[in-house]
Amino acid sequence: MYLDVDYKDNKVMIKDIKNFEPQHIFECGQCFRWDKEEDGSFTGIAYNKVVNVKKIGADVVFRNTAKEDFINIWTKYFDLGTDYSHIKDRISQNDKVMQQAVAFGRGIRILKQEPWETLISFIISSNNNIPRIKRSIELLAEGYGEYLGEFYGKKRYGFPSAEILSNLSIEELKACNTGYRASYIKNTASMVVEAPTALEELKGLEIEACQQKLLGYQGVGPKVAHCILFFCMEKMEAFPVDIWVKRVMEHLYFHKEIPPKVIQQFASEKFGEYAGFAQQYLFYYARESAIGKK
DNA sequence: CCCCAGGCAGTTA
DNA sequence: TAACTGCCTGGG
Repeated sequence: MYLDVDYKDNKVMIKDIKNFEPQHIFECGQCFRWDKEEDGSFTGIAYNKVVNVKKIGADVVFRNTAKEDFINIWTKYFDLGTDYSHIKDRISQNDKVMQQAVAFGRGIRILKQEPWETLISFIISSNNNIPRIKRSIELLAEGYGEYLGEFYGKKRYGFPSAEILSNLSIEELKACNTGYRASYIKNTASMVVEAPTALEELKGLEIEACQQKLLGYQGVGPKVAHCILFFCMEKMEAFPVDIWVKRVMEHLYFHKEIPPKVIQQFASEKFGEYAGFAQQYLFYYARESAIGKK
């Protein structure tokens, strides 16, 4: 993928970028630490760094970052080496439903997120809604994450380490609005502290083995495991079936109720190595247009 | 007031 | 292994 990148002082611009719409990327449900600013840009935190993204015409500007970090961190994080036109063509071949979903979320990119933060974030996501998930994670970061300075008039904090979370009491975790998931967070944090490299090493496993390991962390079931596989373990064939994807696929493909496992099997056969991308376009399309919502 | 939200763990049969 | 049930909590 050729990119026309221009590095300036603490600012990076990519000219005439394809398949990159901040709104789609940050509001398609994959991430919880990106927020819209009043000027329409988005500020996010990853790798204990604060970065701001704004689309200006056909160009995209990354602020608060310079060449070194951009090359070492953000190029991969924003998946800039992947050809999304190719992916979209493949999954929407002979599929009118997917053509619509892809047109709707045309600027989606799957962020390559950090395993530890993703693990905890998606444990928090279970039986929860997005504003509450974001609020919980924010409270954890404000209370126990590294202070990263002020940006856009707001104090910013990194995501707290496994060591720190494992040492919190259940009460302290519950004070971050995590509810009954507090014990899952504490247990999982302790497991990660016990075997610090185990989580990162899961990337090297095949998807089934990787999933089995993830299910070993408390609070991780089939759906959460697939989110983790897709968002930070580079298993792009993963296909999380949540309530929205279940609804939209029943509504648009099956026209009747179907068990999640059957939906997953169907998606795996239909979309193969790109199943996760298909899921993300469908999820965003379904949520934003409330498709299948009774 | 009830219902639901990007499910999971624990218990039964 | 499938079916059930309880669960923090805030908004509709």
